[in-house]
Amino acid sequence: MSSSIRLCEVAATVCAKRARRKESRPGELLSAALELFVEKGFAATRAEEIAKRAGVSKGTLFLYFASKDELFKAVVRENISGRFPEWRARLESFQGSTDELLRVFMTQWWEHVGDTPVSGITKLMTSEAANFPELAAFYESEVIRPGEALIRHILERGVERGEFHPIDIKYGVYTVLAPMLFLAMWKHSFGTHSSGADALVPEEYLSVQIETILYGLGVRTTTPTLKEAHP
Amino acid sequence: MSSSIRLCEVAATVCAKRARRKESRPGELLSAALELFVEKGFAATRAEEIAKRAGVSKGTLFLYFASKDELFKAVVRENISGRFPEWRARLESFQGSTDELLRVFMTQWWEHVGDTPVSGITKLMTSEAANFPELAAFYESEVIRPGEALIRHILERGVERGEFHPIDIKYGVYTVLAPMLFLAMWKHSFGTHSSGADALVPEEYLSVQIETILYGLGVRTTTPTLKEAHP
DNA sequence: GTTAAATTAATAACCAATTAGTCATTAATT
DNA sequence: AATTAATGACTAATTGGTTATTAATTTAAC
Repeated sequence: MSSSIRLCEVAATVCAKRARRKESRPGELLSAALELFVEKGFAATRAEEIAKRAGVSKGTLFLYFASKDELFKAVVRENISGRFPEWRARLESFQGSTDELLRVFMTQWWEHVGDTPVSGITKLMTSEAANFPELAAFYESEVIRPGEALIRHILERGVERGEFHPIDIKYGVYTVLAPMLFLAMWKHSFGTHSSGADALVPEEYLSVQIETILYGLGVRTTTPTLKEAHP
Repeated sequence: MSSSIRLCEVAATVCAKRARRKESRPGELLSAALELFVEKGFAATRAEEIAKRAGVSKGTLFLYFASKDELFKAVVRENISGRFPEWRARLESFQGSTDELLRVFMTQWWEHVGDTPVSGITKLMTSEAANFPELAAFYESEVIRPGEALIRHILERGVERGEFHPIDIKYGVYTVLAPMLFLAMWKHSFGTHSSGADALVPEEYLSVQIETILYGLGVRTTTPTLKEAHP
């Protein structure tokens, strides 16, 4: 390092190397942890590296979070679980047709989750669930089940209002979930480097999937060819 | 261990602990490696554990495979790449309609890959691609591209024969690939423990997906509701 | 306003455990 | 006796978590 002088809380304020900033540390550690967990996965991310990126020593990290596991849970709560109440509220107050609701839901998921680092958590957890059973159980109850409930809510709304066929909700949920999970996985694995003419464009892929699902649900407002669902 | 006596090549033959069996070692190591890579992933699998499961010492493992990377590549060649020629041949000699070909393809994939430990390789590689770029490149050229070519072949056949709409092949490929990859991922992550009434039944999920895809492709022989595609 | 004592945020050296890969030695087999 | 398959002790590097020590702040005293 060329200099040990850093900018601190207030822009242009110079801080000592051992500045005491109890308030801002947790947030900075959480950000650094999200970044690194997404880049390298849970097991492969070193506690010391998270600390370094947050500008503190490893000891300080364990001062604010009891263990690597607890740090991860905090990242999930901060970025996913904690936002479910708002998402659910927005869903329940939606006024339009249910096919439009499904479009909005999946598009918004892409904009606010899929296309942000947060989708890395989805990928990471799916990847490492088998190696970290306790974290997997936590994630299943705090994220997967509430998430499935959101999708189920949409499908039931559509069926109740006579907009969708009276489908088997269970497979309906997976049919909606699968393209989203696939996209998150793909983006953070092989999607990273491949970027030719044959590379997958998420927005287009998603839009094709949405219209295909809706067509299968009995909604006949658009043509669901695999070519171009949106004109 | 209660005894150091083991059964060897010929059933009921008792072997010395340091038996020399140059011919059968590679195959046994490959089997053990497949099992463990699938159980725990690439990074988390210890070379010594593979050796132990194959009934040899760690030194012996590195006698037959230059490194953990090479061992993994050998596992992929043995179980996937090496089988592509046969799969492609079967595909090209298929005589029936193309919608039936797609059904056969996806069903056979489930029976011979998805529902076997081999799907664990698919999951593992998607999970760890970012951490092992060289292995990812290997897998991409030896598995992903040939696999996509197989799917493309089917779709082009359907379009050429006038059985499918003249779709955008690129998204057609992903639309077929996504449900298969999702199933492999799910099965080896959260699908492992969840087993209630709401658990995903792969065969049913896949059959719903197949009919939905075909419906989107313009095939009108079955009703593509999400409920029950097969009677 | 100044200074000294008390408090606590932050650090870095340390520990115990782990592991890919090596190599001198051992023992089947020829 | 010569060959070579198999071994296991060893190395060098790594890492989650701990703790004694250091230094920034706060409080209290004057």
